[in-house]
Amino acid sequence: MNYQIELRHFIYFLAVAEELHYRKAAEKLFISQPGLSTQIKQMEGILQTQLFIRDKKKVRLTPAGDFLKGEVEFILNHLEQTKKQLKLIGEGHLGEIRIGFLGSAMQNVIPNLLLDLKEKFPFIHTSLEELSNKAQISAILRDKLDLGFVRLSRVPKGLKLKPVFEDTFSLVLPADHILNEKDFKSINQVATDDFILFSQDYSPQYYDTVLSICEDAGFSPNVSHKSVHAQTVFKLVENKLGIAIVPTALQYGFQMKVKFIELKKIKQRAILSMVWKEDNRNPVLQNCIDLLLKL
Amino acid sequence: MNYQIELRHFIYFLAVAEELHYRKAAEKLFISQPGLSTQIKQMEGILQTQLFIRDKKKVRLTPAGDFLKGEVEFILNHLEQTKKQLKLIGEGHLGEIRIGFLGSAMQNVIPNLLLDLKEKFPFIHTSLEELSNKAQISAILRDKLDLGFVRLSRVPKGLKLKPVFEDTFSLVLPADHILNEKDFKSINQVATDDFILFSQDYSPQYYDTVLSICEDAGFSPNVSHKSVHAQTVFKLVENKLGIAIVPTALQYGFQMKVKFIELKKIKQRAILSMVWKEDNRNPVLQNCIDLLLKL
DNA sequence: CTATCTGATAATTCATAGTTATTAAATACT
DNA sequence: AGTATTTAATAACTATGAATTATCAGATAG
Repeated sequence: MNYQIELRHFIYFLAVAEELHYRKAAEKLFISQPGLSTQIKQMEGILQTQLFIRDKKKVRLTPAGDFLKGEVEFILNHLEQTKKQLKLIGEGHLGEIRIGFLGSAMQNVIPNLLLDLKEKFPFIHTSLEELSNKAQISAILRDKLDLGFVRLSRVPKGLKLKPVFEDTFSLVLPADHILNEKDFKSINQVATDDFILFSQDYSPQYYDTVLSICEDAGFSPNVSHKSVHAQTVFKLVENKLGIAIVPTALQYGFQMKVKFIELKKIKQRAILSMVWKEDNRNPVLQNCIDLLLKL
Repeated sequence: MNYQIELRHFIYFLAVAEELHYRKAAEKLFISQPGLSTQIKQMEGILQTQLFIRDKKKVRLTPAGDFLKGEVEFILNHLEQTKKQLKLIGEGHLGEIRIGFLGSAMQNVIPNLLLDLKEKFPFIHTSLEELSNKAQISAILRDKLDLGFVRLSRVPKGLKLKPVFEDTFSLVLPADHILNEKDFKSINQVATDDFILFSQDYSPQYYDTVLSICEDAGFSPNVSHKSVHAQTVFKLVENKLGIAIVPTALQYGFQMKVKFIELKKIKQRAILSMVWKEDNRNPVLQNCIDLLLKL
């Protein structure tokens, strides 16, 4: 009759929304299929909104259902985070902060941040995860991540973006490439080489910047390969499958038969920024941001 | 045993946290005091954290409880907001509709539709794209577009077609063409001129109709150029590369040295229809269709 | 045309939220 | 001090409704 929505409904709903299959979803939840059916139907009744379209043999989300899926993911993630923090507070610790970062941030900003954090707030737990720009933004919006380190110039509404590290770019060449640092004058000298770049969708900002560097030099690069990890890019260069242009900081931390030539003269810079949700409720976050801005 | 937190717990918790008095909180919730006591206790068990300090006669929040109070308020508010939005989406008052149109629809139907839509459903977002007939049909079938505006007499199965605007045709002549509106009697007078038409595959319906107009007049037109954009057609006419026959509405909105002679007597009409997928589940779509049919 | 999927329905069971009745402890008032 | 009145917690019970089993009807595949 006059039921109320419960978290149980959300968990059931999410399972169906993910599987788009009642029996499979029910199995995953360790309940019976009829039970799941009635609960979802009840949920639709409470919300007075149809969430799924079932035309025998196919289950799909309605636009409303699709919207709710995003919200439910957010609510459940937020709740999970709240539970963890609650327990830490109960135990006298302070909390946890979940940080995402691009692989290229591991060389400088992240280690410093972690050391400082550990020193100032010894009871703060940190969880670290290497993710693409896009994945970080999505995780932050869904409250799966508190702080991200990305290379982007714009972020969706509701998120804050603050540059924290500016780096020059460097040319990456096979160790035995004819061009040497002392002979180097301009990247025009490698205009005809094949280029290996980070995937456009891993970091569109980086991609555009590298193209603009080449454009400024008066040529359009021949992109032979795209990759996601610096490791892979360097390996490809080492094997003479092409050359690359990457943030200079990446030269540290890899053991490869490649040489770096820093492009000091060009105006473009690799900018690493931190992102977070403006209305994030994690009390640890503000401390973390303040700390970083002082670095 | 192995209970799960439910929203009920949060609502009960909040009542106690506000009243700091079990009996009063229970009254407010219309449940009995022992029931409330056990639920709160159960909650503390699930969260493995003490939330209240009860030293007989006084109830206080622990620091953890204080933190949780803020979070619960946030979650319940967010949930309330989500429920409201969900209902709006379900009713089609909130959401997005993706509209495709032929350039020639931009003069009349589209602006009116958009204005009306904005007025009636201010929270609906629209995405607009100028596309050929063919491209619109293909996009609608793939669910990349919700609504299209085309000049076609038939559409593939599963799509619905509804005429929304009927227009006469007009002859388009260079400004200094010998033929004037007052001397005009029949298009036979321009039977020997070269014709510029919209490409057959941009709008086969239009193409056939123009041919039939000429046929009815007893001649077969000399087609010198074909183009996709009205802009281009008019430019070609302006430069005396030929004359054209286009829907009359196109005479507005272009700054060209051409003159229009409306073909009032001929029976053919330029019919603009809207197309959509019969089983499209976007709730905004139906509202949009209803609105247009009333126009 | 049968076999095998799908989700929905109906009847039933069973867990548990919430009930009433009561208790123990703390304060307030003669 | 002794009684009255308050508090939340405990115990025994009830009744709501979540979840189960059994079954059905429609869709698809072989």
